[in-house]
Amino acid sequence: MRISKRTDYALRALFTLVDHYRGAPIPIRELARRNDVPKRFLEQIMLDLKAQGWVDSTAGIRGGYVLARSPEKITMGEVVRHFDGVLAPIECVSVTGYKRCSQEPVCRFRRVFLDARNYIAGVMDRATLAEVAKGTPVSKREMSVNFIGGEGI
Amino acid sequence: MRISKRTDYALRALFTLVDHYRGAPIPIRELARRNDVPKRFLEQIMLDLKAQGWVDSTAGIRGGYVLARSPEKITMGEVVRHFDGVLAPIECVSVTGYKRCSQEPVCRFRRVFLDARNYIAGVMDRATLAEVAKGTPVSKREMSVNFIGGEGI
DNA sequence: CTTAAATCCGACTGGTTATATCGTATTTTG
DNA sequence: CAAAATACGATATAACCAGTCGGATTTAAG
Repeated sequence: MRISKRTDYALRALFTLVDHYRGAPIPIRELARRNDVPKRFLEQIMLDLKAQGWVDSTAGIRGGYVLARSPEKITMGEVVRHFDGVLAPIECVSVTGYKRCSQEPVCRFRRVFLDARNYIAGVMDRATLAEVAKGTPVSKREMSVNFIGGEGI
Repeated sequence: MRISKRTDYALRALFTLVDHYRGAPIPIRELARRNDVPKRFLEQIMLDLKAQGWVDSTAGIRGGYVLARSPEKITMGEVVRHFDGVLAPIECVSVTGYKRCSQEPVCRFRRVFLDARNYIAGVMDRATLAEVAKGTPVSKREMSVNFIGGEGI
């Protein structure tokens, strides 16, 4: 039920790059510092993002990373799916990670997970880096509002 | 982003018990067979469910497990949260597993995960065993409908 | 042409979690 | 007393996660 640190860190770095889209390359050192991510770990992640074609790099002094595509062309869904494999809470309602379950013909709770999956997929696949970057951070006030009624999560 | 097998197996067993609510106890052997779950593993899980007060057991021959509470009084949210700790996709939007993140004041993608969390929590906490048990399995037809448009998950 | 600073690449580690399995003790009913 | 169930604790093991490290290569500036 949780995304990996890799995904978290990848998103942090990507949004920094969005803010500097078409600017000079930003070195890992800087990406790590600004986003509070271990530098050597981020190194791995950036390499991965590059292999996916989401970022480009230039080596050497004055080098660093830039976004390779327009921020409208990358979604959070793609990023999460790449690092964590699937978005679905359970394999039997996943497309990319579908695995048949012997109980499918009789399982009733599967419907609930399918509902969750569909919502998550919708939200994540509509969330382009461009759109999300335009938004504002969640305020403390908003958080308390959300959590009152306190189902807890 | 995924629930554990424990949760999956626990739910399978619970729904079987719902179907036999107020009937004779059902032994693990039978619960395991019907739900296609490893018996020795299910043993552990049932013990855990008992400790939570969701099921009761009677030992000895003719023994087994029964639901301890009315199926309206147990939600899928409770079960998932118990076994997997949290429902939230990331700690910074979790109540039960909240951990402050240094980027909160500036993070923009947090809002997306908060949205997902709120939906998941809503769905899961409204899903009582009684309600869900009344429903029907997801048909193949429904699945294809859902997956056309094919964001994949 | 040297050097500083960056990316690139692959290996490695240490810890945790997921998914069980096993042996045996205890309880209950016929 | 025997059969069949739960109860309990230990063990296994494989995968995965988060992070570190050493060193090779590339580039720009002086």
